[in-house]
Amino acid sequence: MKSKRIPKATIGRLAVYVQVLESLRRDRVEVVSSEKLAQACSVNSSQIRKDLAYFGEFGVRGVGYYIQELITSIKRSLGIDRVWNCALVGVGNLGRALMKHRDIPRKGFVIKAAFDCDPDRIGLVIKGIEVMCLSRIKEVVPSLDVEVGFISTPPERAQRAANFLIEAGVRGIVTFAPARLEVPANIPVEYVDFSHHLYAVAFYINQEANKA
Amino acid sequence: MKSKRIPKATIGRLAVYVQVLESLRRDRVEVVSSEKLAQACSVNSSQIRKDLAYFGEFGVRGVGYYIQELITSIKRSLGIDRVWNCALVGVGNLGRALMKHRDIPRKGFVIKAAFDCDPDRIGLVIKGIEVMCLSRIKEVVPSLDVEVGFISTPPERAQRAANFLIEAGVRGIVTFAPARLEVPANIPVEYVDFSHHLYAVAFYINQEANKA
DNA sequence: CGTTGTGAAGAGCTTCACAGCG
DNA sequence: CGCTGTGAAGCTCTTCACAACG
Repeated sequence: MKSKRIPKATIGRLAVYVQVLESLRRDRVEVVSSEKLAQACSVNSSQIRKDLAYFGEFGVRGVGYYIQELITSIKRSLGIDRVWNCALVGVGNLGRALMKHRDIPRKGFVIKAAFDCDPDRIGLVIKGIEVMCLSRIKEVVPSLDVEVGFISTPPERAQRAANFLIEAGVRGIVTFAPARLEVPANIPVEYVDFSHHLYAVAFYINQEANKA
Repeated sequence: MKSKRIPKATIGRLAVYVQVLESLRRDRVEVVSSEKLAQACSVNSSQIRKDLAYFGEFGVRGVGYYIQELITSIKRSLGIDRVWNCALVGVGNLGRALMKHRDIPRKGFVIKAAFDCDPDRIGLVIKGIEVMCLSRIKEVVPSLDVEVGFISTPPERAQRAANFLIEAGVRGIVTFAPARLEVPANIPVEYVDFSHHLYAVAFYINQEANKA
C-alpha cells in the first residue's frame, strides 16, 4: 500500500483530519478510533483507515490512534512538518490581509517578501516586510530561499505574476486571483476561490427546495 | 439526462467555467467550442459537454456555445441569477473583511445583517450595517428575508453560531471557521478553508521532488 | 463539415467485510 | 475481544467514440 498513487481527495481529507484531531487535542483527548474520528469528520471509517494507510501504519489494533502522534505523522506525510518560505505578488487589500493573517505562519508558511508594480505601494512596510518592485523578484527569491508563491493580483495580472514567480524559482503557487494559470507541469498550482462555495450553497439550497 | 443526480464535482467546475467565460467575454469573444473552453479550464472537452448537459442543451452543433447566453444559462442552473440575502456571525478581523469585500455582492450575495456577542463590537457600523447582539438574530433574519448564513467566529463558537442561524431560519451556511458543524441534513454547509490549499501545495511540491 | 450530446467503456474512489494483530 | 489494515466489490465520475444535427 505504501507506494500507490495517492488520490487528490485523500489530500483534501487529511487537512480535515488534522483540524478535527487538533480540536480533540485541545479537549485533552489522547486516543481516537477511526469510527469516532469518522463521525466527527462526516466520512466513512474505512475511508480514514485507507487514507492513513497510504502513508504508513499509524494505528494500534484494538486501541485506535494516539492523537498527538497521528497529527505529527500526517503533517510529516504532507510535508508540513517544517517552515515554507513564501513570496507574495500583489499588495492590494487582499494581499495586505494575507500578510497580516496570523494563521498562515501558524501553519508553517512564512511570507518573506512582497512585490507589486504600483509605485505608490513600493516601499510600504507591512508586518516588517518591505514591498519591492516586481523586477527585483529574481534576485530576492533565491536569496531568501523562497519556495512558494502567493498571487493576490487582479485576474488580468495573475499570469504575469505566475511567470515572474516561476522564472525566479518558486516550486509551487497558491493563487487568490480569479483566473486560470498556464504553468509547467512540474509546478503545482492551488486555486483559492471562495466564490465557488457561494455558488455551491445557492445550488444546494435550491436543490433542497425542489426535493420537498 | 435532464433529471439525473448531479456530481458534486460538476458544481465545482461550473464555477470555473463561469470565471473563464467571463474573462473571454471581457475580451469580446462571442462563441467558444467545448474544446477551446476545455483548454482554458484544464479539463477534458467531453467533461464540459457532459456537465452542461445535466442542465439542458445550450450549444449549437457545428458552432459551439454562445458565451453570453451560456453564462446566463449556467447562472440560472446554479440559482445565482438573483440576489441572496445573507447574515454574518462573528465580526472579528475576518468578519469585517468579508463585510467590506466587494466581490461578494458582485456575485449576488448581499450581507444584510451582522451579529456578535462581544459588547465592544455591538453597535459598530460597518459598510452601513450595524453589528447586533446575537440574541436578536431570530427576529432579524426573517424580517430581512435572509436565507444564507456566514460564520466567521473562532472555531469553538462556530457550532453555536450555526445553531442560532438555523434556528433563525437560514437555509444554508458558508463557514470560514476551522471547525466541522453538525446540522440537519437539509441545511447545506460549505466549508471555506484555505489552509487546505497550503497543505496541498506543500504536498505536491514534495511529490515533484521525489519524482525527479 | 464541425461540433454537440450521449451511450458505453474505462478509471478512480469509496465502502464492505473480514483476516490479522495487539 | 476490539480495532486496524486491506483485498475485493461496488459505485461514481471521467473519457472515449460516434451518431445526430445545425
